[in-house]
Amino acid sequence: MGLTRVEPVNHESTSAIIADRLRLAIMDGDLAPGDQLGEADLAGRFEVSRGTLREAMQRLVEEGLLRSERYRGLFVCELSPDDVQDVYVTRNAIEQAAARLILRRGDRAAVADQLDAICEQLRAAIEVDDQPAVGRADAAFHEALVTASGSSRLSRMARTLLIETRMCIRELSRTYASPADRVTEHTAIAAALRDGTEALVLGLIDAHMADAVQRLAPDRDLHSPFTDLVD
Amino acid sequence: MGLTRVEPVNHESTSAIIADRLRLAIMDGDLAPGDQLGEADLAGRFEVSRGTLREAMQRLVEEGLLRSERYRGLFVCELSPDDVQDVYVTRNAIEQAAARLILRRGDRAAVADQLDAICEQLRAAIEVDDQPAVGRADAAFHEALVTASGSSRLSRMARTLLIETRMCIRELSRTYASPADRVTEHTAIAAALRDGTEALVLGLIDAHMADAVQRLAPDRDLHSPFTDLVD
DNA sequence: CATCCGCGGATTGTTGACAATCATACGATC
DNA sequence: GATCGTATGATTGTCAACAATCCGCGGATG
Repeated sequence: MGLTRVEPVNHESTSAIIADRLRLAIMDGDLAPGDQLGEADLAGRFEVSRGTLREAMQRLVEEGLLRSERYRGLFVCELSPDDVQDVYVTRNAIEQAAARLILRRGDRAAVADQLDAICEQLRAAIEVDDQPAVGRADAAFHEALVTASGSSRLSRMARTLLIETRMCIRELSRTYASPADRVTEHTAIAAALRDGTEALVLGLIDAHMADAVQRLAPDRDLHSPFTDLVD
Repeated sequence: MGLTRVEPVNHESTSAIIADRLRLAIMDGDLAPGDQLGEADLAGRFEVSRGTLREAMQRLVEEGLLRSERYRGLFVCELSPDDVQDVYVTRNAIEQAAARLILRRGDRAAVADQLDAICEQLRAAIEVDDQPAVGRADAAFHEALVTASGSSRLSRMARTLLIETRMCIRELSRTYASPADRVTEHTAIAAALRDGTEALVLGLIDAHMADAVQRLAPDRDLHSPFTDLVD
């Protein structure tokens, strides 16, 4: 039989699809931190039953994007300054690990090419001041980096963390003081992945994350204790 | 009002409880890789409705412990050699990050004391050759390490990874050639956390993970490419 | 006026029934 | 004898109704 590609057709479950939509809504800010997710309303919008919707929502609870209060409802998690710090500490761990994998077992040039292309999209979006596109390009860069590592577990974790990142940025509506820095920080990482030392790559990623914490939670930094500020 | 502790009583959702039970069952091998989770049967055992059980199962799907085939059922994920490698690569990233946090912002002595206590339990379990207790102590060590970092995100990720670790070990039923090594590897990490350099701590964790991959998937190592072995 | 009590509406949690699909066994056909 | 088509039972996916709980409001009470 001359079938070019014979793979099992894996029809995604409905709850998985709804979960994806919900993630998107949270990432885009259509569902803001603190918002309640009314079951009847949402089920109506998605045209599924409440049962199916609840299955999808439980996935996001597990992921840490939603919080559940019994008999009261499900809410989009709010991110404290501690959470902001934690998100970036964790991203630092995940993306450094991904970078190490690429350096040791990946096609560095191919990855760098791909990341450079995304940097170009990022530059273009900044040039016309299209903030949503800027955010998407930024997220795409980091997602591509982790995906290129080939680790499904790192990728899955990174997906959640990137959503939380967008939530932080949106809630605090703080962005780079000089947008040009945003491009150079990313191109530097891409360049180092192409032909830099491991120490350089890891240092640039660390600095990138530290920068973000500095912008989003100025009273702490990436490596400071969680909370010993007096209230 | 003289209430000593007034905290919101947060009744855990039923699906969260069932999800925990399922995780335990997978970790203990009561649900083995490849096993199908019949809904009617399980719902009966837990004395909940199928709907509630399905919500719990969707959580584990999100976590990557279960795999779903539409109209066919949910199955415990099987771990390929690539997965074994990926689990340990990811654990390496998570636990190294946790260790760095402890070194930079934690009470090193307190953490080391706690880990030493677990090492003692580990030693005792090995002495009487109680394999389940050995496994529990091993998992407890790494869970305590990550918990001590204070990062809720690292902790959540580690929980899943430790379950997958037990699955690997059980499925391959391979353990340490010399059980004594198992204790010394852990005590060495605890000691380094007490008063060693960061490089030493990270190196020991890396070696610990590399050792595990060596035992469980001898044809690869922690830093080798995923798969360029011919079939 | 502040507090407590209880009622009604609204929302969530749970359940059992129904529809869609799959797996298996059996017989027909070449 | 192997393959195809079909009927049958079992399992999953979906839904709508019922029970349990929460929230807000009005009224009673001190």
